[in-house]
Amino acid sequence: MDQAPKLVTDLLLPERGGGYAKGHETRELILRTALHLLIEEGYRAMSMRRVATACGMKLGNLTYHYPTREDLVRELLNAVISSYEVEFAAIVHAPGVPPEERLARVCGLIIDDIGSKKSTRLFPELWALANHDAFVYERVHELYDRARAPIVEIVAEMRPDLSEADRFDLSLFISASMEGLTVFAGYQRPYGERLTAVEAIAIRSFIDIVRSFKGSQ
Amino acid sequence: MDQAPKLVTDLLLPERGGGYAKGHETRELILRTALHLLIEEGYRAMSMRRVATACGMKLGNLTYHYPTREDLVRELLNAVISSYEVEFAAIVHAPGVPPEERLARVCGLIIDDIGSKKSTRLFPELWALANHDAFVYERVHELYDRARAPIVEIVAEMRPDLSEADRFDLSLFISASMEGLTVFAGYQRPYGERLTAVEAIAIRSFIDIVRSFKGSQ
DNA sequence: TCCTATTTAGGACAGTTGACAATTTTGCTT
DNA sequence: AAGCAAAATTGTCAACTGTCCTAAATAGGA
Repeated sequence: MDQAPKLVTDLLLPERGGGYAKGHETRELILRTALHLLIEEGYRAMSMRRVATACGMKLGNLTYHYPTREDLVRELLNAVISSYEVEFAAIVHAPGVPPEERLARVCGLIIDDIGSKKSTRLFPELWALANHDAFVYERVHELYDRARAPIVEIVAEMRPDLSEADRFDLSLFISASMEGLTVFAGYQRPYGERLTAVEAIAIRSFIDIVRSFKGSQ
Repeated sequence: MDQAPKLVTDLLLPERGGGYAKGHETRELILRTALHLLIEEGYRAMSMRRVATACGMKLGNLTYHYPTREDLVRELLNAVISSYEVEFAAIVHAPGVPPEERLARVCGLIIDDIGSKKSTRLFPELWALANHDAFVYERVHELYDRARAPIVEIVAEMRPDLSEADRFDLSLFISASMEGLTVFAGYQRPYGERLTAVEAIAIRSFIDIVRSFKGSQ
């Protein structure tokens, strides 16, 4: 009752040949519970024991499926990020729609997602983790590269006259601008109720700068 | 050798009447060491024992100055944030300079700071902490409110015709845009070398949107 | 000088953590 | 129904955490 409609499937976990169906269900429960704990109480609370207890299972069983905490974190990250990637892959195509409109739609989707509890809570945790964990760093920025790809494409369509570097910098600015809203206007952030208004400003601003930007040469 | 010129004094700790100068020095050493640990190895590494060891002192001495870990965290946050606030307070005034130029200068300073190792590493940690710690949340957003104040002022000067809400939303977009760069173009982030180029795009974009924005009515 | 702040040197406490091993129970297939 | 692999249980391990404590030594400032 406190959440906008889900934009992204929460988890997408890999098939693992050979096991029972029960095992797959258990692993899904584990990752879902771990994610819930991460979002609700932060990374520290996502200990092996708390995850196991919250799952209603014994610690030994958790370490049976995920022998180390690092395994759990890696699999969780893979599952979370895969679900985002599936989402972004679906956005790209909308034939016949002018690029400005497509840019507005893509940005609208991303900003709406930023306003969700899951994204508002999850990504700052990931940014902090990425500071000191190479695997998280790599995986997170891989995700952002994919999320930025549609923007790069649209910018290229709008400004074929620009160099690739200029187009990339524009896209980088656009995606960074949106992510920055997480901290201020995300779910239950101090100016969360301004998100819609700021979204309009952002999209207008993005279209303007792409249209009017004079190349760096 | 890997750091841009320091933009902000690292720490600003409160005077404590009655004590010796030695005690003050020790507390400064403690907070400085704790901050270093936080930046270099993250929040988990900032344990009482590790801070004490890194300071070359005994645990008992650390708990003498900061009885609980919460005390240490609070004082550290206060000291770090105070130093930023002092910095921002100095930026505001530049009489005779047109508002566009002042906006460009303020944003330039903020974005330069975002490119520093300290800010790139520290703020994502704080954002994550703020997710589940009311004190950190309050203190961090208090800082951002102060950092945004000069922007709000300049926007008001440029667009006195707009409503206060519109001006605030514009300022919010501007500050959020800049903070978002932390993740992508901060120190040792994947596109850190693009920060200067993106800074130019950002500033141009900010001036454009403030100039051209049509009120929400 | 004398009082107080600071520091060292220990230790102890209860609690948590990740990891592992031995064991039992369960579920699927033949 | 049997048998084997998967799944789950139980118990233990060393290491770490924050907090608290005492006793003694040292140093600063009035």
